[in-house]
Amino acid sequence: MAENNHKIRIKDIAVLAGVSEGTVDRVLHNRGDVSDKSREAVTKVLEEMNYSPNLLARSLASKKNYRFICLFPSFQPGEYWESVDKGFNQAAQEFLHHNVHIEKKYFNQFDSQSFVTISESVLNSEPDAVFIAPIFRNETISFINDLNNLSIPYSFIDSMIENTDFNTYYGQNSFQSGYLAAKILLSSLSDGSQIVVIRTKRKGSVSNQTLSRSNGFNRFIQENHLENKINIISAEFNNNDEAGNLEILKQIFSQNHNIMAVITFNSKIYRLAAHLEALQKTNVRLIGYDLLEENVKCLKQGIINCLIAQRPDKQAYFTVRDMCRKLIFRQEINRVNYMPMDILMKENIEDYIQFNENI
Amino acid sequence: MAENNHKIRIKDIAVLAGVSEGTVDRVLHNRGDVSDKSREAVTKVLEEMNYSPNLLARSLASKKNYRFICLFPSFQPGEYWESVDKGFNQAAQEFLHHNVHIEKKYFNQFDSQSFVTISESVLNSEPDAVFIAPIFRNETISFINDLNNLSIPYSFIDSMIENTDFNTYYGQNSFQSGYLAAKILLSSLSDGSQIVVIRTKRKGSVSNQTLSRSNGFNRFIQENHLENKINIISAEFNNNDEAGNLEILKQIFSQNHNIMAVITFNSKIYRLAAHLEALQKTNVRLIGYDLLEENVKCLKQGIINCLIAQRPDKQAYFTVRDMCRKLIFRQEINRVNYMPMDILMKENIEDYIQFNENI
DNA sequence: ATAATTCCCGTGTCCGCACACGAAAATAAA
DNA sequence: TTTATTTTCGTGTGCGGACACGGGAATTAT
Repeated sequence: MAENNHKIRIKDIAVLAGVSEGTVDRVLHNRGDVSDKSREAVTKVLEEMNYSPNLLARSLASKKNYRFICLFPSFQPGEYWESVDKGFNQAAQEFLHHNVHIEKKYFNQFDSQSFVTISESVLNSEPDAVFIAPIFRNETISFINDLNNLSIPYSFIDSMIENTDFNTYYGQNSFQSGYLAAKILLSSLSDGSQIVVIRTKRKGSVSNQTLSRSNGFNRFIQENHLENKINIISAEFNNNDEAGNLEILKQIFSQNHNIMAVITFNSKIYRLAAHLEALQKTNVRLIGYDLLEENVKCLKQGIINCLIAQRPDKQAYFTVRDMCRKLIFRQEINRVNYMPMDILMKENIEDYIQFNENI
Repeated sequence: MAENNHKIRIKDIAVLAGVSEGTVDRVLHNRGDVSDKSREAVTKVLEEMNYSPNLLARSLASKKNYRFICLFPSFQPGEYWESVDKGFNQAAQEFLHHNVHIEKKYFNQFDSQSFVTISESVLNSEPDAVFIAPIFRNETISFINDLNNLSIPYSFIDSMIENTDFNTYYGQNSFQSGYLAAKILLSSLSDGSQIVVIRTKRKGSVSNQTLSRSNGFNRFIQENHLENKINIISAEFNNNDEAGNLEILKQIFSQNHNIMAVITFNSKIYRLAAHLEALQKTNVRLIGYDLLEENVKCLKQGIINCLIAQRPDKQAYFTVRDMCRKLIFRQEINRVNYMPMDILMKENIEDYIQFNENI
């Protein structure tokens, strides 16, 4: 491990291989106009010396500029996508000196047309790479077809579309995160408990994310043969009618008397928390996803017992970093990257958040 | 947020302030040989332009070299400190092009004299900074006194000594991590359960880390008035006599018949796991600390139920990074940094590890 | 054989900054 | 005033590499 690569420069390689610096340069950048003989000689020396170029110097000298466009849902303060936004900002700052310029474009996650419109404008501006949150499957597929035609690389964030030629994917293994939620919730409940599972109707398509989580949750129950020991009560919420939702919950609690836990698979568990408080059912176990500000607040208060997080800011950051690694630094990268499922409770949320803010 | 700092160069600042580039340089590096008038003019322009130097170019041009020495316990493969070592290696690679050279010095964590010997040799080599795992309190205090006299900055890793002039501290809040373990363990146990708490005699001093964890564990029990609901069985292991330890456990299990969980506060829970397997008591809940390879193996097998981790590699990495920020980049840093307490179970260990390896 | 292409590769400039060197200006000592 | 000393400041060179440029050799077309 004790290499001293940093001492070897292009100049030295050129001497050792018996060619000019320009030739070494061409080989390093895999350009065509090098004779096979020269290329071979240089490659050999390169390997013998274990040469690694100084990436700082490289970016400094390069006149090439990169424009990356991020395409993801707009958001209100405190919502999930705000963290993603933050991660992109961080990356923007860090890679600025490598001549990378990051532009963010927001679409309305409840309106596929907004995605189409914006994606077209992205195409016209001919960026060097695009990062996409593929909320709308069909529209995204159409978009990446266009990107392919223009040879513009792209990456997925948050969720992915299989069998496409994406550069990287960063996101949570949704199925597994549902499975995990079940494990956490059910291993601390006694037989005969009742559990309320809430699903929320979303205008337009159903979110794949929440669906997968739900499937994972159910799988755990199957695998552990809990169907007869635990009673699942399913209910459906309406995204825009909190009063109605409260009423639904009220009904459920009046008709069932051994409800020990409530769970929902989207990120807005704090709404449920508020309702349970209104109904004075705060001793019910509550588990949810993602560190929205409101969620964290409830977690600290003890109303929510557990949150499962997925480091959305890192997803964004690494997406950018990996595209730089590919386009600029020509390094190997992992295509599919599942994020850790962080389990946060009242007792470990504080250090977690503080650490994240300091990075 | 739409600054275009990167376009402004020293040259421009010089013109705007009506001084030479050299003068701007002197102001930027806070050197003495600048007249008050010039300094003021440059500072003003600097602020107006919101100038930020190109750190890449700075490191490239700088002839200054930095030697950082890391002083921490030697280790066998798979042990805790291996991760720390890995983090230092990663930092070494990343900051190599900033002219930072990292040397690692290992001492015997069971022999304070080895620490003294090595720390003296460190002093003689006059490094630019030192990172210390302060296993031996008194010896470390003596050492940092010498460092102070030589104006060599130092940082703590893993644990810290209060009221000293360290640059940063990265480590876990041990007390809280014990508290957390109690929460996880006890909230899923029914009244009347018995719990075995193992302490391991260490040659020489008691580890502060494990002591704090134990205190945190007990605090949880107090605060939740569980003294009468849960029965704690304390036992002491011997670090080098696994056969004897097994015997101790055997005794305990033969004398108590409602043992639901076993816990220990050092990182070697896998030993316990092995013993429990030998005793065919695998349905006992088992919770431990740190992602030693053996621990992870048991976690995946389901013998260990939960591990609490603290990202030791990041501790090392950030320790180096922050020293660079201070000495080279002249940036602000946080002094005390508690690591997140990551809760790992069979269901989320896989993604966690894979993600970490890819960073 | 001559012109037109294509392929190969050496040179020079620049990127943004640090730092050594020494000149010039200011001040102090003689 | 002259000389010695200190303070202030401008210039030049180099860090390691990217890329444009263009001259010459090799290949192909005419």
